[in-house]
Amino acid sequence: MRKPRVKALDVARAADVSTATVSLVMNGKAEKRVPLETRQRVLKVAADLGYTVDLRARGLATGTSRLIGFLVPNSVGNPFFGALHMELLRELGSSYQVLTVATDVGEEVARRNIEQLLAMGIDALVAMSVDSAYLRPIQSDIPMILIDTDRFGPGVAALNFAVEKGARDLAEHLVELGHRRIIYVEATTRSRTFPARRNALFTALEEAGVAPPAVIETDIDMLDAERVAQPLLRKWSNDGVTAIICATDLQAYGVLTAMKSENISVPHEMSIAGFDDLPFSRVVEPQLTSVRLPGDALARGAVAELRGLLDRKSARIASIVIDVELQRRGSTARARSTP
Amino acid sequence: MRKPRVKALDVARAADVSTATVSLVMNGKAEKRVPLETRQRVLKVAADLGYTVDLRARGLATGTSRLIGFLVPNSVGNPFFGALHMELLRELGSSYQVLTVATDVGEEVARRNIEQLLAMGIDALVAMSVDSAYLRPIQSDIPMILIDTDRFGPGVAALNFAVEKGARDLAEHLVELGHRRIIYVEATTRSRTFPARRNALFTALEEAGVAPPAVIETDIDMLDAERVAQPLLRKWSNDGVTAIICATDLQAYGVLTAMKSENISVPHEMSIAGFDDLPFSRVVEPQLTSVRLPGDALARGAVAELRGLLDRKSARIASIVIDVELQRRGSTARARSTP
DNA sequence: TTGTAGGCGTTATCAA
DNA sequence: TTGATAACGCCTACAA
Repeated sequence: MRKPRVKALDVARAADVSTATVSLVMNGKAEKRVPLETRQRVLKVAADLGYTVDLRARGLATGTSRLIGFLVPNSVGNPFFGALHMELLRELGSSYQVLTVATDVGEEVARRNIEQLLAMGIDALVAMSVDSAYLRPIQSDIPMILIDTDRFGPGVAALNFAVEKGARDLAEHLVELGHRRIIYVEATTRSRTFPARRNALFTALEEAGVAPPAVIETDIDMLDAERVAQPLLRKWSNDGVTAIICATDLQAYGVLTAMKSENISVPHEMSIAGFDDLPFSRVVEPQLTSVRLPGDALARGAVAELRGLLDRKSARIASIVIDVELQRRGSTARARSTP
Repeated sequence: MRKPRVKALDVARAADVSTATVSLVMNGKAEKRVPLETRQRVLKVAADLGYTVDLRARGLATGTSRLIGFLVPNSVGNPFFGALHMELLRELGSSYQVLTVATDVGEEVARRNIEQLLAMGIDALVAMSVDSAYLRPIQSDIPMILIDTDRFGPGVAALNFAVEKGARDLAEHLVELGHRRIIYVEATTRSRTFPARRNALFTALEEAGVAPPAVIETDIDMLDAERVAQPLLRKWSNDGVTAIICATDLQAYGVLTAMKSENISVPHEMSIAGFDDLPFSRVVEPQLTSVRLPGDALARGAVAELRGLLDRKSARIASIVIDVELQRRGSTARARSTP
């Protein structure tokens, strides 16, 4: 029972011109071709009738869609997703629309979702934390912006935080403070950044002669981290563990909460540190030492890259690494002496 | 230089059938019409050629788009946006896609953005914290789900938190604790919920014989709230203010941080409370008294409503209010005696 | 059981 | 300067 949209033909009839003229006028391509008087008449009639161009039909006819596909993993807790999404929406504004698809990781689903995006005729694809294995086989040469994903091929831009550097800095920081027994709280989420964080950290520790940390895994979620860590903390402390490193700040907040309820004093009995440096890291007590990943820089970079690929359609070689910086705060201090 | 997509005609030729058959098979409508052997041949050829249906063309032909428009204000800091977005994406899965548009508030932009959405042929519209003045004139009878927006007309569902009740509970809580001089930290964001929170709160206070709080305004952002509140806190305390109520928890965290740097002890010198009850409210010290707004319930409700309107196209009368609950915690206590 | 052909709303190419 | 008309790729009566 849907009201029939008013279409170009309706306007054409009412204005006593052809649809071709309507099209010209509506697209501002009538400057030197249609006399002012006619143009104004068409515009007036269009406004009166409430005519707007059907974007699907236009897309079909022009082969372009003014649509950007935005592919994100179906996992909560990525603190940069929001910032990037907003930046995309804000920056592209009314020139492009953003079609977001959250995909489950997994051969089947990921492939289907990507195909749907392509079938909508997207002009470019922005993908975040999606395994490049799913992206690589794409049979389309639209521009792609990859975030937290390995770059491949031309026409593809990749942006990543320099988490390896951050991890090394963090390792050195803790080693300097005398920490030798460390626990690593890994994230269950599968995305490029977490192995990168961990490997760089472990390598740096190893080079400093520190044994690789024991690893536990939790969701990127305060409550889950709290739940998982709580029953282990006392034992760790007794075993001489003096520091906990979390893959994300969110997990660190959870562990911190657990430490309080276990009466483990931070940083005296144990130090704790994280990655991301969310705003809350300056609010929790003690303030959290964390590797700052500047999300706004990432978002701006991604959008700039997208714009570049969209405008000049040339393939650019772009693999952008965004610098990070360790924020040393009260949650890390000299290790207590242990047996 | 875009590769030409393979289309139904290509498949038809390669499989030695007509495009009609291809269409039937690809849409699973060939069960009883096309013999198994032919069906399998078509599917195989389609797979080999990498054929996928062009969604724009299908949309044009069928008058449907399998696209849900998602309209949100261009302001950061809405803690429920993410949850709702994810719930939409997850729940609708591959049956619908979500087209998100962040709109600036303001006649012009809002109208254009909405028109773009409609011009894409969306099958339904989900709008969050958008002024109903922009929605009301929409010349389309697609289903609409309104969140934090006034309901109007049939075919429209509205979901709101019972913030008024929460505000009353909070007011009573503070009055019982003896607070008489209160500051209200309002949010700059224009959306239905904030006047609702404030009005209900002020009304309840007034009924209890408490003078209306003085009001300051900040962005929904920790740092901004901290920055704005900091220089005022000492004076407030001297003036006998014993409690601060914030429109959102995020602002409360900022104010709390400022209180610490001003050496104002919470809750002894001043109490503080917020709305939302984000997870962090149990992490900050002292834990924050807050009106819990269950975002997941909102999201699930919205999606359920959407499903309902999408399936049976009948207009439903739906104005759903989601219950809220005051969480009393350590940040509020009996008011100190003041001159 | 399968194919033909008209239509969805635009744009773009030619003629006029 | 304007108007027919053929794409664009698909779906779906209606025929065969």
